[in-house]
Amino acid sequence: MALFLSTTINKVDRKGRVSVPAAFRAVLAGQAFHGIVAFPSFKSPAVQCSGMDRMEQLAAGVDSYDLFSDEHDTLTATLFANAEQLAFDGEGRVLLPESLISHANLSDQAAFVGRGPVFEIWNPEAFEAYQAEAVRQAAEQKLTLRQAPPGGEGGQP
Amino acid sequence: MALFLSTTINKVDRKGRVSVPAAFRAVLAGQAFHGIVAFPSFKSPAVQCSGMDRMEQLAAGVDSYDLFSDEHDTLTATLFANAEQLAFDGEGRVLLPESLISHANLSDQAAFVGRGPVFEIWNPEAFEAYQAEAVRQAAEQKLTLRQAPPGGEGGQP
DNA sequence: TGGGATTTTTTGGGATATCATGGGATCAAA
DNA sequence: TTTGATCCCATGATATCCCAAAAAATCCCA
Repeated sequence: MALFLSTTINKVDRKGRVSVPAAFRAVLAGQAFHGIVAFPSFKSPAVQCSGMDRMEQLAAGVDSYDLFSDEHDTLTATLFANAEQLAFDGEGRVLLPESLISHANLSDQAAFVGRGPVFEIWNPEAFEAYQAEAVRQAAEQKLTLRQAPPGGEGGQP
Repeated sequence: MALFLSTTINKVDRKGRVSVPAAFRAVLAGQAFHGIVAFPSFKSPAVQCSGMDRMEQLAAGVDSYDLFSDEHDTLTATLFANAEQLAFDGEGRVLLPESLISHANLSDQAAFVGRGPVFEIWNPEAFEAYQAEAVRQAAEQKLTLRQAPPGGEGGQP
């Protein structure tokens, strides 16, 4: 298992803690750091998360981030500066810092959204709106979808 | 064997479990993840399914997009966010989550429909109607093809 | 070729484990 | 001391495991 999939909504308790879905924790299992790395998304009111390993990849510039080679430094600078390392408690919860809560507009519920190699934490209503628009676009861009998968015989609806 | 073929109808028990047809399970045998990946079809009231390997292929394709592109967002938001990883129990059953049940309008029976590299789960009646219409359209097209063709013997599948 | 016997599937449900959540107690820093 | 974070345990809810019967497909040998 290597991908973050599906969306689950969990409660933020009065201490500010949220359970990271067990399925997501399973993806992270086996990593040295028992927790997640979280930083404000550049494009959305959401918190972007992954394991420590991915952060290290970004640091090395392996990802498509290096397509932006001239901006690479700026990107990683803001990225690392705003990233938070959130450890799991005994029950697999993390404590969200104020900065991330306000960036994602979180109150008493948090949507954990799988996005493949990473996942995001959203305000549930905000994500619902965002996703509705994404689905609409996907339906429109059917052509692009068919081109995307390598080896995919177009079975993509 | 590598393709999902034929259609079988299985029962959804009161716990929400369904047996994945043994023939389909055989296609998936040998994969690292013992189960299926399922997500709502964009175009039909059906659940589209495949093995984890296929999802990873899609992920690889998506990764080739620039991380900040809108295509990337749309794809991950629709594909990964709605995908569910469903593990087999000891008897080869999966537990269908509420979101998929409602998308496909499933109640106490589920039709497993082979579609080559993927398969779909339908409400049996809905699928029957859909298929009747597909057959009708195919027949109609064949007719047009025979009438229209400059040179082609209508080898259009 | 037939039809009973055997093996694989599918289905059902009780027992068990896991997960999300809440809150008290403990600890550390200010 | 006061505040906030961490640890620890308790509790429903839910999913998973495990065993057993029903149903279906397959085999087999006369």
